[in-house]
Amino acid sequence: MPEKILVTSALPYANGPIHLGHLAGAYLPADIFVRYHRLKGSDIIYICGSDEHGVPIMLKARTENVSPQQIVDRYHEMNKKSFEEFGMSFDYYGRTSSTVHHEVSSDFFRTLAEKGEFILKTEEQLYDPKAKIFLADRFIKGTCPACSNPDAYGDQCEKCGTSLSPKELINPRSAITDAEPVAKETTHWYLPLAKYQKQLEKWIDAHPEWKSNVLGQIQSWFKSGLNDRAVTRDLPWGVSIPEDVAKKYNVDAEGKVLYVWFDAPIGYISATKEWAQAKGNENLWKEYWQNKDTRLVHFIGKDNIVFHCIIFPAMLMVHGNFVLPQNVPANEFLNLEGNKLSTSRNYAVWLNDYLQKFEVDSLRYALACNLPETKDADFSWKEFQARHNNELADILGNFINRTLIFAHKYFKGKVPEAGQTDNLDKELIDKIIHAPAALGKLIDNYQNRFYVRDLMELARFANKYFNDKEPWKTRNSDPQVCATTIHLCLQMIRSLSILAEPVIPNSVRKIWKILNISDNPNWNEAGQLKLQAGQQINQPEILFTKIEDEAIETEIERLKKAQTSSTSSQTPEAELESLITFETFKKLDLRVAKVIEAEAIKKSDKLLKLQIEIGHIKRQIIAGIAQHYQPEDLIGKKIIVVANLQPAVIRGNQSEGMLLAASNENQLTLLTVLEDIPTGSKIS
RNA sequence: GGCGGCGUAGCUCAGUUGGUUAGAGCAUCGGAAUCAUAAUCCGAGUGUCCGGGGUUCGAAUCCCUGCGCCGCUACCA
Repeated sequence: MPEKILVTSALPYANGPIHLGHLAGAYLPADIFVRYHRLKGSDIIYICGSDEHGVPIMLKARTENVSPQQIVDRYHEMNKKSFEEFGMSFDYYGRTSSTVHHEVSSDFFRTLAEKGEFILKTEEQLYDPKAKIFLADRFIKGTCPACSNPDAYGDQCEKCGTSLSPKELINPRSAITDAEPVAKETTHWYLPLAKYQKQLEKWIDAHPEWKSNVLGQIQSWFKSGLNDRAVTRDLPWGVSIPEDVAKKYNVDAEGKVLYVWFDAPIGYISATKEWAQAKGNENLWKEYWQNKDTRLVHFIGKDNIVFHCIIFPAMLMVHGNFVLPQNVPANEFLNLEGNKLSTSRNYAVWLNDYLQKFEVDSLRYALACNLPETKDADFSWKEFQARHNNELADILGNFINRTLIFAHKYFKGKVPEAGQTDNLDKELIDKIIHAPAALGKLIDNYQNRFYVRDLMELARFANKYFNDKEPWKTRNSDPQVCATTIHLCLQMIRSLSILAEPVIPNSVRKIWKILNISDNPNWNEAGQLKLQAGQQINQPEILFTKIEDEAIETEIERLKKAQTSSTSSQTPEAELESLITFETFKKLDLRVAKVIEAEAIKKSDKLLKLQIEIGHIKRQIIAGIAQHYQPEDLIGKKIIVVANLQPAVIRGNQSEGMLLAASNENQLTLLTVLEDIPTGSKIS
């Protein structure tokens, strides 16, 4: 019996569409792996689905004035469809709002509770008396103590990036009702992870073959020691805490749900269960999840490592009835044209948008060539175009085309009979024989870039073979040699088409139709010469038409615009402050000053300590500009300061004044004077 | 600040346990060929392997340190 393989890709969060970063991280690598194993005849299933709970979805629902269910319905359908078009071969694509998932995850919680694995903690949390719910950090709004943004969230100020706790906010208010939150006691279940650290370490130690970026992250967490983690939240959207469990703990379950990180990975299990139901075999899921020998593989992005390598495995261990992952080949991040992706700034290539403009296989191939397998990688449209034109079209496509055209022109569209083989023929045959094992090993080791590289190398060799054999000459001089050449080229096309299925499944099916071969081939048989002489071949079609510069330029322009317009359109506040009198303005003593010394303040990422000169006066000021200016670059610079600001002590440093700078979300630039003027000069 | 990953050709990236002259693709230049989507094939040049120390007969590779990028995490009026 073949080993059972259970593959999952991270459940995409259903509050937005899928972009290239997602595909490169968790989806394409998994799909290549799965398609390969299906061709091998492995007993494999591939499970995914939408992650539909949590605060961001609630917030989005609120800003659009619709229900959370409407939000997740929208993105679940959108992403499911995009994935299908992209050729993601999930056996099942579930969703965590399903009833099965609610049952499975609350059962999971119940089992852990009955085993006494949770601890309870009662703490004060902020509560919205008007909406009668507890408020997650993100649901508290207030004035940011750092930058005075009146709409900072309780976990972070989105304007200045400062991370906050709700208590730090000035004039806190509920994001839902604007009511002033009150502190109220609430009880939550915690998973004491420290208890399982030893067990987890032992398990991880048994997997030295995991990727180094993954192991590094895990070790980092182990080193600092695992903490108790709350598994429940006060939130009206999610999987409710089972009342029977709450009762045993003497806690009111009302308004409490499983924390999204707890229920989301269980989604893998519940989706598998739904898959089994759909297959008409209720218990089939157990053969994977509850079989000690199942090879469970989670494909994720690097942001998810801690959940899939520590927290979820801990949950599975504690539960006791499930297999642990055999590998978690997390990928790093994909950048775009040299910049970080940003969904909020719309700096991304959205899958649904791509699908309307280009071929699926082009993207699959281009991404596969440059997956962030060992470090962050960069996607550029120019490279995408080059991969498509130079490799898919010119090397692979053209080899197929020249062979098929030749066969039609001179062999009546039939596979010619092979005669005696010479050394070069033998070399080609040898490559065909050895390719499946070699390429398969790479996929099995999660080295997809090597796989596609070597695959294209094979097509390169095929072209060289064609060139060196010169069938257009032997056609007259030695027809038998010519027949052998074309015979072997056709065999090569067949092998290539099978070996390329994991990465370019659509194009490959076109080839199978042209060759009149089975659409259910076997990976290992790609190493055999199975085309029969005399077999009729259909008319070829161009598999990959070139992508013109214009199409690419449009996309590049779009991104450039997204990048610049987002900085200018989003940040400058439309609403200006209320009017002041000239007298008020005159109270500000603005001066030109010169930076004499500048140094970073230790243990701070943002602050610089500056010694400045205002005329003959020397002052020290603290400025939160370290992320935008190097201290040494400031020395000698003329800046503008508020000279009569009340002094303050910031992290133990006296600050006597404040420099002026213009800033928005991601930019900051110092104010200065256009022409040189002595320091101390007044600004009015 | 702590921890982890990374830094190699103009660009995108390989370099397995230290071992000849550090590689591939693209781009550039030259040539061959004309079956084919002006496609293919052959040849050529290019490097402070981020900087600085150290271990070693020998370092891109191991150790220390500095710098830079990315992520997690902490601190932060």
